[in-house]
Amino acid sequence: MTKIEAHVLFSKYLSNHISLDEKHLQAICEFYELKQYSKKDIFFKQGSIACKEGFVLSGLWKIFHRDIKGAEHVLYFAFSNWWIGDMASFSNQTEAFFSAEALEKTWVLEIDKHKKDKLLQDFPAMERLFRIIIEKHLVVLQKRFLLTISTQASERYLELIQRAPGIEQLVPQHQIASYLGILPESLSRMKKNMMKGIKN
Amino acid sequence: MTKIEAHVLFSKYLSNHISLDEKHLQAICEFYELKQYSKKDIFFKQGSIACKEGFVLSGLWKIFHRDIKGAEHVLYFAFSNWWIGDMASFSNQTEAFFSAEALEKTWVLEIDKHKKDKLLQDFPAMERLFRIIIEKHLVVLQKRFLLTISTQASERYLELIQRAPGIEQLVPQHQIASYLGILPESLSRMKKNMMKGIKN
DNA sequence: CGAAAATTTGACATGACTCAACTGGAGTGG
DNA sequence: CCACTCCAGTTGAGTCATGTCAAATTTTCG
Repeated sequence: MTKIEAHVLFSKYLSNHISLDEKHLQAICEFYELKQYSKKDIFFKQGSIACKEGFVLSGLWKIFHRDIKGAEHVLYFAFSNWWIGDMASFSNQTEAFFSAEALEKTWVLEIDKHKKDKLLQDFPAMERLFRIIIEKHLVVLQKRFLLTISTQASERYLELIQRAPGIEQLVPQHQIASYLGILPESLSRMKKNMMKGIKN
Repeated sequence: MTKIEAHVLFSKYLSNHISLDEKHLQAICEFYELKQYSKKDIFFKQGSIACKEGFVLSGLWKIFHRDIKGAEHVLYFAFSNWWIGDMASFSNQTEAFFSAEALEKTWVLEIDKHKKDKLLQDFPAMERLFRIIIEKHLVVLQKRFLLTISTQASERYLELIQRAPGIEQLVPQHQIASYLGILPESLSRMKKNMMKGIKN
């Protein structure tokens, strides 16, 4: 992917949220650095300080937390047009609660803390953009949380494969289980039971 | 509560997040209207459009969603210095997914959509403030979500009463159960079991 | 006081976890 | 090309947490 292509994608995304003229778009893009990552690369790591945040152009990331017992819990999968970051860590330069790991080859536009501060300073309109983006993230998580406490895993599974078709081909099943908040064994059994229901 | 007292509390809160001079603080406060609500009053209602959002000065609210079966699911309790709002509904003037109901007499500084737009226009610095506030909300919810999918109800219960001591006196137990994502019967039994553990 | 709501309890069903064993495929090195 | 390992996925048996439904009890509040 070329820098030009990346900027086109990013500009398109930005324009969906706030109106900016071509010149501003270009200037904003310049704050971001285009980078490619390979499968298993880490973008930020739980326990360290997240010094950058990124916008996914292509590929796929998982954002997860590892608990005391060593179990992984997937907060979300970041497809293209989503952000990868640990906000608390990035904003306050504190220890990250989450890690981000690439699940396949992926292109990212990234920015470090220092440049982001500069970006917000130079383009106050970006404050508005990020407010809107974070609002969107929060709304999505609120609904996901509600779904999680109000339904059982099978419903959440159906919701997921409907909302993100093809995810089963991209993400190993044990990570989907983690996203759903259950164990791999449980997901395996659940799928078998659902099959039984369909056949009859 | 007088308008002056309310503005002092709100100004204190604002100053914790961004630096503003006395004059600006005063101007911002003027956008908000001080109102008192009684127990069971509704601030916004699921299915309607949330035309306002509020900052809680005193008292307590619950923000909840009622599912298709009629069961209530508490998203969060809003104590003083928290916000009550359905962001998706307020920002995009769409149907609210949540309702907000007062659990006791409460004072609120509230603002309607039109005034909020004006506020952000007149004081672009507020964009930054709201970005920071929403970030905080999101971080809190991310951790709560993680806790919910990674632990059982008894751990979440202990976490809650430790983080919000006295909540048991303020909120009926079945609503605490709803917040924890379990049924009232389960919480009742759980507490009994925990007592057994402590006695021996 | 009396009605309504909240809480507790009982008996039972079920979803999800635990631990262990097994299967099957994807590499890897001889 | 085979033997080997590693990892994901499946399966089984048993347990535990939580849900379900119904009834009894306590508390709240008009």
